[in-house]
Amino acid sequence: MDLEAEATPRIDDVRSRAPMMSKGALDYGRLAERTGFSVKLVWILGYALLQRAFGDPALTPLRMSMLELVGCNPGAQQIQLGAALGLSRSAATLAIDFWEERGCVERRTDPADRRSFGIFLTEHGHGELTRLRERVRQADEALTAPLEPEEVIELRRLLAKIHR
Amino acid sequence: MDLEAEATPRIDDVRSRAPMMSKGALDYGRLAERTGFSVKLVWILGYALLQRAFGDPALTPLRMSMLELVGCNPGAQQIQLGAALGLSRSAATLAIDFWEERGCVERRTDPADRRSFGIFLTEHGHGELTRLRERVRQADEALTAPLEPEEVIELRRLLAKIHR
DNA sequence: TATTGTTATACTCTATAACTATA
DNA sequence: TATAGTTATAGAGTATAACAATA
Repeated sequence: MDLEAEATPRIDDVRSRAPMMSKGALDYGRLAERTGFSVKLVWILGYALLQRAFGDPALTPLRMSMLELVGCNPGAQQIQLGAALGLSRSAATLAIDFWEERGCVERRTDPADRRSFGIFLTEHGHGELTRLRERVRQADEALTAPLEPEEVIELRRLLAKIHR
Repeated sequence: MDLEAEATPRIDDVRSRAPMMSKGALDYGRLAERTGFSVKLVWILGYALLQRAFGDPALTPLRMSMLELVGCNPGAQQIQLGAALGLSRSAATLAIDFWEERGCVERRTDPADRRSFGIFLTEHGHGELTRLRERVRQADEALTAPLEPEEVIELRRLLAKIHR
């Protein structure tokens, strides 16, 4: 298994992770006409590119999203962080645990409300976030590499128009 | 829990399933600039719309995709069907089991190679596929409802340019 | 009583590997 | 030996519910 991070992941390296409708011997029928199916295929490729860029199977897109959120929202409660990613409280707990075990975030008790913590990046966490952000940027660039620059902008606009 | 299928699912019915970057109190940082993150959010909405359109939690997008594939490729082997959806052999077995238990597909032994089956839709399966295809179409329409018709075409073109 | 977070538990989905039967 | 399919098993990830501490 290749645990080394690729400096520049390429979409062709991960094509095997998602089926390709054009290459297969099978007829995809109505699936080929569904936006949702295409979205799923692109998501699979994006996930695979991110995993390869990180070079660590434990470093999932969800966990990276949590680290980014903590970095941009120092002192936020777990429940807020989880909600922003569509997670249950217990799932948020585990995501924070993951980064705490790695020394990237810390829970600071809030004197005003001792039921909850504020979550903060450690110094090490700041460094990791900076390093991983670059990997994420590379993976995202690889995902949209088949598109012209103005097409990337248009794709993002259209996706955002759906999820807002 | 609402197990009844919605005749016309709407995206606003499932917004709670995916976080909304514009509404939240939190800063999404670089996440907001990543195509992959937007793809994920749209996929969550698409999944939720499909589940709601089906009205049956067991009827996952993957299982529906398998039924569509069987319908469009009568006699295909399990291994081919699985590969077309990026599944392992065991996962393909379970997906076919699901539809066989519901009386929608049947395994017919291939006289030429008795190691494998051809998978076929039953008469009941044909009816189910026709019925469910309409639900899928409605859910997909709901997902792209925020877009103009020409924008839907452009979105599909851009996604297909990535996954081919 | 309600809320934040943790823990216990169960469930789903998946892949790997061992197995059966064919080739 | 290799291949199609099945089964057993383990792992990851999730949610729900019960719990402890605090409000």
